[in-house]
Amino acid sequence: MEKPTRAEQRRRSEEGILAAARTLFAALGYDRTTIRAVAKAAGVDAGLVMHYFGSKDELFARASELPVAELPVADADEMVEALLASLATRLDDEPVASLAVLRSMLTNEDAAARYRAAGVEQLAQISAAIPGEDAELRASLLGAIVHGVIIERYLLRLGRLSDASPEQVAELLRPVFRALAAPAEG
Amino acid sequence: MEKPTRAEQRRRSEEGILAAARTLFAALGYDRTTIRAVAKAAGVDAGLVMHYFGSKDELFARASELPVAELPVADADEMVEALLASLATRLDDEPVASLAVLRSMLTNEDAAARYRAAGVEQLAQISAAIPGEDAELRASLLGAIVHGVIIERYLLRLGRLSDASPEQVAELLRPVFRALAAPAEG
DNA sequence: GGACCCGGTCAACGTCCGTAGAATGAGCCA
DNA sequence: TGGCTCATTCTACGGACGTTGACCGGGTCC
Repeated sequence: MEKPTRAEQRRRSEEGILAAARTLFAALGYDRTTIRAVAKAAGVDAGLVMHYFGSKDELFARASELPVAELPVADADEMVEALLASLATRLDDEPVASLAVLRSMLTNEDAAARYRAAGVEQLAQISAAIPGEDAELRASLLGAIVHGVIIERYLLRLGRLSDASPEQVAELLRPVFRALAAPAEG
Repeated sequence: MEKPTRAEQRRRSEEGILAAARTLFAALGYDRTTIRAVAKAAGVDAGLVMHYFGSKDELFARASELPVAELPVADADEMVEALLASLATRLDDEPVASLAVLRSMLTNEDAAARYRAAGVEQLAQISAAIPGEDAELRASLLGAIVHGVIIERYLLRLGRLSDASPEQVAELLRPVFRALAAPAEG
């Protein structure tokens, strides 16, 4: 048993708290997740969470930081493929971080605002890659579909989407995305 | 000023409470909506809400009863049109009831269960109308898209979807829905 | 080795919640 | 009119929450 240095110990505690927070925020959403529950799950005292993160809001902010996936800005076809690949990844890859934000933003205005900031950027990338004057609206629809699929699969769990393979879903969505990425006829 | 009969007064109070509850549940979700706030919005005492509805859960159940939209079971094309019409209606028609459920079901397990019960029925209608062996999965995707669009428009409010006309959205989604309602090639 | 720093705990606060139950007072029926 | 019913209010309880500040004890540095 080597004893960890103090700084190391602190890092471990912070990490543990963040991991517990992510899990709970994803499972319960912002409101139902309590600092006390996070602390218990991380095996520390609730006061420590406050000590490190200052407030519940701050903790949520830190726990739900997610890297903005960079979509290669290219032509419509490549963008569709990139979007499908990104969706497939999010569908089987550990979706905890996405879920924490998605679930919370629907009831917490701060979460919504933070997500919106990241979302508009990605939306701009998408709409830049597709032609047509209503490109922005069609990009929004693409985003809405991605969100809808994730929400349906993990949060609502209504139909077969919950146990379909990501590849199968991507396969079915390819013509859909292509239809939206193509300019309107006429 | 004629004075209302006692039964009439009661009916008005219940109605007012339910209306206030619907509005607040839609705006805030289940957790952030308090019985006290509902009572204040309805201009009555919190105790009265309990007296009439028994519990917050019961109140939510009553406030979020929504009629199951009957989709005419027909061929794929008609189903697509019915789905588009239903979506357009939900997009500009008062979306309060839908939002109360959608927003709450993501954090409240009871709401989720109740919605699921209604949802599987509708999903079955959809998948019955479209051919192919993966009809159920494609029906799920159709449902996911509908939810995604509503959530994006009213809850996330990310992109252009918030101010697009329901007709325009329906127009853009028609080829999408058709692509999903058609059987997979091969 | 002694002073300091800091990770961590503990107990407490003020608030707000869902809920219960007693009290009030006006409408209804004999 | 008198008694009953019932819509409505008031007050209070117990619990959970976010947050605070005092406190403890072992690393860390001179």
